[in-house]
Amino acid sequence: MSQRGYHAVSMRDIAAQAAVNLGSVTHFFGTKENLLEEIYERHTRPMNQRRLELMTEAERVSDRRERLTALIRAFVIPAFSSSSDSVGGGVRFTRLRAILSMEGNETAHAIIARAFDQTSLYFLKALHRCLPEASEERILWRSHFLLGSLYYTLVNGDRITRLSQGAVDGEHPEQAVQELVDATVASLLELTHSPSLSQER
Amino acid sequence: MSQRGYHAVSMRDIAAQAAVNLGSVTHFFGTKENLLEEIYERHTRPMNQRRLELMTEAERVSDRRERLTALIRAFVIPAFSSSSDSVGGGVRFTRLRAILSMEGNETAHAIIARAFDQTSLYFLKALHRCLPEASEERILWRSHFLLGSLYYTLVNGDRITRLSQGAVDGEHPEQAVQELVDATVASLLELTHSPSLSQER
DNA sequence: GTCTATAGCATGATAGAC
DNA sequence: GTCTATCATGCTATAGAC
Repeated sequence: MSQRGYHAVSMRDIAAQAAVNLGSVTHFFGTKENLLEEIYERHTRPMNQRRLELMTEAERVSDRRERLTALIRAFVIPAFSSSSDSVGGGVRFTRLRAILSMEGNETAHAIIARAFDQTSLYFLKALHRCLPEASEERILWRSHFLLGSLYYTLVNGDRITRLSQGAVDGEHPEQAVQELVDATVASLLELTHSPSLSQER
Repeated sequence: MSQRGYHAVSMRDIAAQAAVNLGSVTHFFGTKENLLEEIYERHTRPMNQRRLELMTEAERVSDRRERLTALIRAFVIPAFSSSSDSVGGGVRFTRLRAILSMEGNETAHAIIARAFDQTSLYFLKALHRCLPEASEERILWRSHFLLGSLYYTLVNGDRITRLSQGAVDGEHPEQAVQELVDATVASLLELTHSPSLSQER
């Protein structure tokens, strides 16, 4: 399911993948929506906790640019961590979230709004503490773009490889994180530069 | 289909929406994949053409920052245009592309690679002409993030509204375009600033 | 608790009347 | 060319043996 989303994957697929019978899956989880909810519950808590830990660490950094970088890394790293899935998110879970966010799944949307907005709001506040000159609205937009870029890259990294004719590996996690963080730091820092010029609206 | 993707929408749904019989749909388009291909063919050409027109116009701008802004607008505007769907893309078609890019649909991926890479490559070249100091790889990453942000915002604009507690309307197209363009200009321009500092890798 | 079997339904696609 | 009717298949979910 983490590869192809909710609608594209059947309970039979899941049962086969788990080398177990179809009846067992539905017996254990009840409905398919319930299974999805279970997956979310299992990953959401450690993921958000890891993000909060890293953000708290980051806020102790004194240099502003470095603090901003650390904050953004705190948001991105747990989504990309590939080690044990239970220890804070993991690529596969994030990819699932990416697909679900586009599929417009009702259950997923409800869970996302309930569970992730807390962490997102904390992230926004921390960014604003780091960039007090910038308006909260513009920070919101740019951190929103971070999430969109993260999701898109996680699912469509091959596009980078293709368009660079193989010169860049878009599926290489470390490089993706680095580019994502660099670009976001740049875009957020710009909010503090010459506001009279860049906010000509 | 432009609202919920490929898997979530049945041929029956499509037939009902078109106030026509199911048999007619399959008779006319053949398979469901063929219908998807037809939709793509119908929208891709005018969309890409409009982008190229706007990019050509943009390249005549003398001031670099303004030229960069115009280039990015040339890429973004046709994707957001809501007027007549046939005249260059349109929100609904872009939303469909966004969902399909995440669903990992085989047909869609093939068509995207075939039809859109040309325009994307032209866009990349134009950006590089505008920012000759920046490496093509980094321009590629940041324009890739632009596309991810665009897709995500188009489908999940409500997240902006929610996280701002209603202060910002994430579904307002003009504002979304403006923020998207501003953020991308900032992130791309940064590639030309103090390369010794920002490319410490 | 994990299996088989199957109910009950929705799907994509086809055949054939008109 | 657009309808009705239907086929074959895949789906979620349940019932019941063991």
